[in-house]
Amino acid sequence: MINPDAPEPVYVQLAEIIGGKIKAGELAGRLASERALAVEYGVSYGSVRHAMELLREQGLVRSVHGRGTFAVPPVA
Amino acid sequence: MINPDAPEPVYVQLAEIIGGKIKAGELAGRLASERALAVEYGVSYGSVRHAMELLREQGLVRSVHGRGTFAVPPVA
DNA sequence: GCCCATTTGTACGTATGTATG
DNA sequence: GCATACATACGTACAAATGGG
Repeated sequence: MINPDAPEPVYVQLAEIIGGKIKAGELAGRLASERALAVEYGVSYGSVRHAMELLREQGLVRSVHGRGTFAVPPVA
Repeated sequence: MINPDAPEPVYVQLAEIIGGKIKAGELAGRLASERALAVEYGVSYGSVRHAMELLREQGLVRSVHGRGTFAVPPVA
């Protein structure tokens, strides 16, 4: 899924994939841990962190220290 | 200047120091390179990158690929 | 109250890519 | 072509918060 050679940075691609799933309702509740996502998508922990930062800015996820990262349910 | 043991993260401290200098007019034009700043303040390249990201969000600096990072002059 | 596992947060260093001059 | 500088990506280590036993 992730293409390191694409013009779009890895962290942007990852944010789009995960963000798309959340918007499509395919992903809800708690996400896999950041390190687990790194393994799952074959990218580094730092890239996952960067992607999550984008998703937080977009209001699609909320991270809680010590608990995890959660998909924000749609308003309605 | 930077205290790694302070409750405030290193990258926040650095952003405050540099941002404060810009606001005070002590810093203008092109900043030292990110790697030079890392050496100057005794922090890692990543921490400088993170601090710069905060300053860009605050509109205090503007980075140009291949040229450098510049203090944004006050509006008036 | 205390340990322990899990998870996010911070910090570090390095390598490679890309744009500018 | 080369040097400089920002951008991306990787991996690692430790700190801090949470929750369960």
